[in-house]
Parts: sequence; structure tokens; C-alpha cells
Amino acid sequence: MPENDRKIMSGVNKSVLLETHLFKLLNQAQLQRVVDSTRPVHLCAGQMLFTKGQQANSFYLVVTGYIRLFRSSRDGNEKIIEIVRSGGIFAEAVMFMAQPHYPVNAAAVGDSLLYCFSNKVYLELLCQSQELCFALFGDLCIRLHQLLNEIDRLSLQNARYRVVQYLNDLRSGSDTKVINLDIGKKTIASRLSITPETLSRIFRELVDDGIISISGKRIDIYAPERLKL
Amino acid sequence: MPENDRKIMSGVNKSVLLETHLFKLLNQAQLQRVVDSTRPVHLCAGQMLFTKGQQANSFYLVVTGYIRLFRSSRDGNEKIIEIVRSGGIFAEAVMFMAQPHYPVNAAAVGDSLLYCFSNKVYLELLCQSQELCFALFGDLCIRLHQLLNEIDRLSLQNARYRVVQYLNDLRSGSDTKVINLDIGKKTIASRLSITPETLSRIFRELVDDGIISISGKRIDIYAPERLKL
DNA sequence: GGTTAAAATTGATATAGATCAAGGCATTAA
DNA sequence: TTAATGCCTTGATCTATATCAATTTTAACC
Repeated sequence: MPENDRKIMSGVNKSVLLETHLFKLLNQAQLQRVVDSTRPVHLCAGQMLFTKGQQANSFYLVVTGYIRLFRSSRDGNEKIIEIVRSGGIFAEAVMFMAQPHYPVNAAAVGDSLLYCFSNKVYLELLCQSQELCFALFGDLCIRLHQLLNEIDRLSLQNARYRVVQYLNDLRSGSDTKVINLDIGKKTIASRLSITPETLSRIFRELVDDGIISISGKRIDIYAPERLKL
Repeated sequence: MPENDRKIMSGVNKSVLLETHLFKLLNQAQLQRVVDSTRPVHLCAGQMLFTKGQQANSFYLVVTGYIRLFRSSRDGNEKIIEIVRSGGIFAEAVMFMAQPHYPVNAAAVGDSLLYCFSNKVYLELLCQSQELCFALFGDLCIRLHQLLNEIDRLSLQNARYRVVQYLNDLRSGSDTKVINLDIGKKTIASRLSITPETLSRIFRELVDDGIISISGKRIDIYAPERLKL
């Protein structure tokens, strides 16, 4: 689906920006500068936002919904690099490329609302604020670590362990014993670099081992202490 | 081997620093500040530089030799994330962590000489220079892309293709038809997330297909155009 | 130059996970 | 209610790569 096929609505919510670490440091004037150059983007479920290789003049914040960032191989396989949830920013590192091109594909998982920020404006602000630069350094540093951990998972950990880690990650924060899978299992599988069949079997294993129970999108954890390898 | 087991020699070569993008922007005074806070580090073949989790107050430049950055799994497997060659910088992103700890292990591949830079000093310089910040942003951006490509390779490409890509990468720059493997095949295998046996078999395949020939560390490329998938 | 140790190769076998194929179970639409 | 569609599950089989074991080659060192 082409990029210009999106519904555009005016109105950018300032307080949403102020909840985000890359914007909360801005003063009134700077924030206004950002707001004026930001446009909301509505995506329908499954709709593409950009494709790998496309010229990159903007980065994004997910306001509602989910964005999957993925790569494809020539033989049609897809690997989801990251699923960006609401509050998450993506493609912000691309603005420092000499020739900015998106390094991944991006598509909405459900209906989603994004804010689209101008690289140019943000680069100007970075020039003005040492503090902002350091906030962004911190952000990039975290991102590097996430990718590093992903490489670790892919090359040193087996499928079952990756699934278990995924569940643990969902759980952390709300340390309840109930997890609600917010995205489809097919999507989760691709995120974990396994097939849906394998994911299903691993879930089955965990159930058979008495560690969890599953009904639809709800997972109950019986033995949190055994929810590792 | 413990960290303090290294031979320390004085003398840091300024011109080496000026060849490095993260230092070439510095003025005389700043450069002197860096030189004064930098110490050379000699490592013997195989010697550890730091381990994952260790507190990080420095980053490094490889002057001569090779450093392998790697992670280990509990069952003793090792995955080399990157092999840093001379001229390369590593661990520079760690300085932006709230609690700086190295995210990987680092060890010398052969006898190696490094320069060890103070995070603190470099952070001070970043505060003084917008230009330097942007140089570093560019650097981090490239690093992110490299990791992204590694994830791509691991999850979407098979072993043979990874080997072929590795050869192509070595070749680019000097577009000759002769490659000299500068590191052991065991190390290359780990870098490509395969076993030495598999690497050996893939090389054999490429030889049998008449694409390359191998004698020791020297690889001759007969059919560059077929050196893909 | 011969001896040891390490690295690389080769073959036989095992296995995690993929692929292929079929059926179940939802949800939406008529 | 039935159909249609898409998602999930389950089983049977296949395959790329790992593992195990034995040998050869290379490098290192008295």
C-alpha cells in the first residue's frame, strides 16, 4: 500500500510528547517548533509505513497500536526485528546517515496512530542543546544493547528459551501471574525467529510441563520459578 | 587472565588518533587532553581485556592486532559479535549507560596493542563540541546498522551465504582475486555463528564448485560473479 | 629436525526446528 | 444456520547444521 494512502488528521497532543524522553527536555519554544512540524499518521491494520531502502526524512512515535519493523529475505521469509508499542520511538537513528534510507520495513500490526517527526527540525534542536544530545546518546546506547541481546538470543539460545524470555519480558513490569498476549501468535513467532508451528509446540510443551496454561490470548503462569530454560 | 597482567608502555602516537574519525575533529588543546589521559595497552594472544558485566570506564582503539568481542552461553558456546581490526574503536557506546558495564567480553586474537581512552575525558569533550557529538552520532548509527545486518544474516540467511558474504566483505576495498585470511578459521566460524566443521565443509563446497581455491590462509577466487548465494 | 600441541579436515550420526499437509476452531458475513 | 476466511494446532517428514570421533595438516618449540 502506498505511503500517501493514509488518513491524515491534524492535532498533535503535546502531553504525549512530554512523556517521551527525547522530547521532555525541550523548552516551550522548542516544543512548539516540534509540534508545528509533526503530523499524525493513521495506519490501518497491516498497512505499510515505509519500506527498506526508502529515503528517510522522518522518524516516528507510536501513539496507539503497534508497528512491526522487519526485514525480508529474497525467498519470502520475514524476520521481525522489533515490535514497537505505544510510547515507543523508531527510526530516530537513521537521521545521522549521510544518505538517510530506512534500514528496515515498517508496517502497522493493528490500526495504529503515529506521530511523524521531521529529522531536519530535530537535528536543529540537537545543535542547540547539549542536554538533548546526551538524551539521544542514551537512547542509542539502549538500542545498541537491545540489538546485541537479540544477536545473543539468535546465536546462543534455543527456541524454547527465547519463548520463555519473551513471556518473562511481557510479565516484567506487571509481575502478575496472568499474561495477555497483545499480538497474534504468528507475529510473535516471527519476532522470535521461529515458525508459528514451532511456537505452538513450545507453548504446548510448557503447558504439558505444568508451567503455564493457555486459553486463547490469555496465559496463566503456574510455576514462575520454572519459567526459565 | 587478570586485567592488571598487561604490559604497560608509555607513549601514545598522536597521528594514530588523528586518523580516527572520533578524534580528528579535536583542536590542539583537546587532543592533548586526550593524549594525556590515554594509555597504551599491550595484550598477548588470547588475553582477556574485559569481561561482560565488568564496570566500564574506558573505551578502546585497536592500534595493532585484533580484538574479538564475544558473548558466551552457559553451556560454553561462544559467539563472536565482532572482530575489531586495527583502526577500529570499540566500547565507545557504553559510556552513555547510567551504570556503565561492558555488554560483551573482549579478548586479543593475536598479540595486540590498544589505546585505552577515558570515558570521562571524552564526555567532557563532547560537552564542548557539537561537531564531535555529531561525529559520534554518525558512528553509533553505523554500529546500529551493522548489528541490524548481523541479525538479518543470522535469521534470514543460511551458513553458506554468510560465508560468501564474509569473503566478499574481505575482498571489498582491495578488489583483487586473492584473499588472505588474517585470522584462524575457528575464529571466523564463531564470527559467522557456525562450527569450524561446517565452515570447512562450506569452503570445500565452494572449491568443488570451482568458485575458489584454498591453500592455508590464502584463498584464490576463480569465479567472483558466482561468489553469491 | 623431531616432537608435541593445536588447527583443520573428513566421515558418520544426531537433532532442533522447518516444511508440508490436514484438521479444528474461531469470527465475520449472508 | 451455513458458508467463508484466517488463525491456530497437530502430526509426519525433511533438512541444515551440530555433534562426536578419527585423521591429517600445520604450526610451535626444545
